[in-house]
Amino acid sequence: MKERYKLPCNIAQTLNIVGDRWTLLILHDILIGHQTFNELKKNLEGISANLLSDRLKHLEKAGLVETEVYTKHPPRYQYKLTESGRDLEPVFDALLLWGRDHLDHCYKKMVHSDCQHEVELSYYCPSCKKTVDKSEINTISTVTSDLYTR
Amino acid sequence: MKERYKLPCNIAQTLNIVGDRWTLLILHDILIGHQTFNELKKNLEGISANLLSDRLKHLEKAGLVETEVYTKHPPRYQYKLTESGRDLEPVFDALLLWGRDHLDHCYKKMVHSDCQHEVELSYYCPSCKKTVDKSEINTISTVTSDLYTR
DNA sequence: ATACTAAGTTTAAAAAATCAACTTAGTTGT
DNA sequence: ACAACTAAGTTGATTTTTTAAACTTAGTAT
Repeated sequence: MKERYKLPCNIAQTLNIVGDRWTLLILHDILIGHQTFNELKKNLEGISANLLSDRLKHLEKAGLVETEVYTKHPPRYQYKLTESGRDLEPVFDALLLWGRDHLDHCYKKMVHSDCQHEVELSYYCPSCKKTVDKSEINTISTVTSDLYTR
Repeated sequence: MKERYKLPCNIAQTLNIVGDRWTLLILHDILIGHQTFNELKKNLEGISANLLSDRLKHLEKAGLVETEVYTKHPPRYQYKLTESGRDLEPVFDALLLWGRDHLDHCYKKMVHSDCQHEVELSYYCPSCKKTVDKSEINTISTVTSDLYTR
């Protein structure tokens, strides 16, 4: 896959890696435990084999997925997320929670196991060791020379 | 746009609304203040006019974007996010932070304005009024009849 | 009256995704 | 030993999306 978006923007560049059709769903399905090719194909109803194959190769190259032999004879592989793949979890959760709040039909929700109340996403400052409100956060450019960096 | 993914999954259904190419970038660009058609077109380098037009129509139908007249004579409109559009902010932030941690070149970061340290995403239980670790969260199906709901 | 701008639309071409059939290597049942 | 089966893809044709470039329309500025 070539670089689709050329924007100097974390979001655009991240979407160059995980923004293609089916890609996030494949990663999420691996995360929740579907690990072989046919298991993924079966669970991602509607995906075609060649697309799944292409995506897995691309994601392996990009370092988000790795393959592991789980039986020799016959040689069989399973797909697993690398650490950077697993680090997409907040992305999945943010999408899941948006769906919980705004879809006509919600399939899943996330609750605090202690009290069974629904949780939200928030921001945390590891230095101050506390939750901070979005209004206390500055989103700043790391590129000093470029005023238009996003 | 027809429903692309048929999976009973919040993430898939959310991506049916915002997962098309350019869509999240358009929403993000509106969020950060680019509001007219040409402003969006200029800032989303590489997008074609017809695609931007199609996406804006679709997002308006889906209730994430609304238009507002800002001058009559000549009639000029600006695009704004609705509340459900603004609620995508955690999605943008999760993507931004993944990029901060994993892209070769990071353009942006988020810092706590008090201490200038980088913030992270975390989970918050509004009932217990505290941050909860992911390990204390259950992701549960809201569809009692379907064991395979995601 | 002519040029310019905003906000698109139209059409053709290129790229990506879907669909269905085929391949290959190993395994199991008879 | 041979046929049927399974996992994990690959190949090629068709359809859908996206891109690219030119065109439109209404109002403004010179």
